[in-house]
Amino acid sequence: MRLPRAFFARDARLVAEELLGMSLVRVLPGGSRLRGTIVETEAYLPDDRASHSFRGRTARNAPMFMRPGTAYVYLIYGMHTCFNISTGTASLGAAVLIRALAPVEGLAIMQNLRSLKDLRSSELCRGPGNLCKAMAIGRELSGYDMHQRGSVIFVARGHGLPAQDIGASPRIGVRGDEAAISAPWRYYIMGEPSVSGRRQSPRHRPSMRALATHG
DNA sequence: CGTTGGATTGGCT
DNA sequence: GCCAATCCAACGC
Repeated sequence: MRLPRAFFARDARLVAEELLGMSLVRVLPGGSRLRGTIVETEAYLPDDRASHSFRGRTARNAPMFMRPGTAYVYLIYGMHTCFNISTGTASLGAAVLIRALAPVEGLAIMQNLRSLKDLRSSELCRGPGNLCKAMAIGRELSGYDMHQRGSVIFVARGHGLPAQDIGASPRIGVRGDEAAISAPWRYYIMGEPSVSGRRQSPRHRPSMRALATHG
């Protein structure tokens, strides 16, 4: 069932990690439901040079400063949108970016929303921009309180995850100072095919000959 | 008011 | 690996 607002009223890093395995639900205007398991997140904190909130509240990032559980959706590179959920105390300026989902419900609709091409299910919500497209999340939802009655987008409880299934790394695509770039505030479920990030270029296992030669 | 560059993606070399 | 696409908020003047 829907997570309580208190879940989001905590440190963004804790929220980001605990969101793994939870379920993001989107109710479309026609009533259709889309659902996916959250498999990759990133935390953005106050005093974090990679965060939109770093230079204070503006018209765009205002949802980051609203009560926990507020959606913050913004346009990136003029063509994609990213979906975040505000966390911590209101006015703090923190949020968790949802980077990828493992699709669970409404796959055919997601497929239509993504493109005419036939995508594998693990590709439907892989990456923050793709996820927004597949889940019909646009900027009109920025500032939306996910805990309001009849909310059309919310997070539902999932099953817990063994700690050894959770990976952490620096955040993807961030610029700024060394601290922001190296902070390991990206969390993901290890081995999940929907997790984003450039795939490692094909690497060949050492040949049997190499193993025999070099031990 | 003009400029700049981005929490990305997919296609091509 | 490299790079263009395409919009607009943020910021400087």
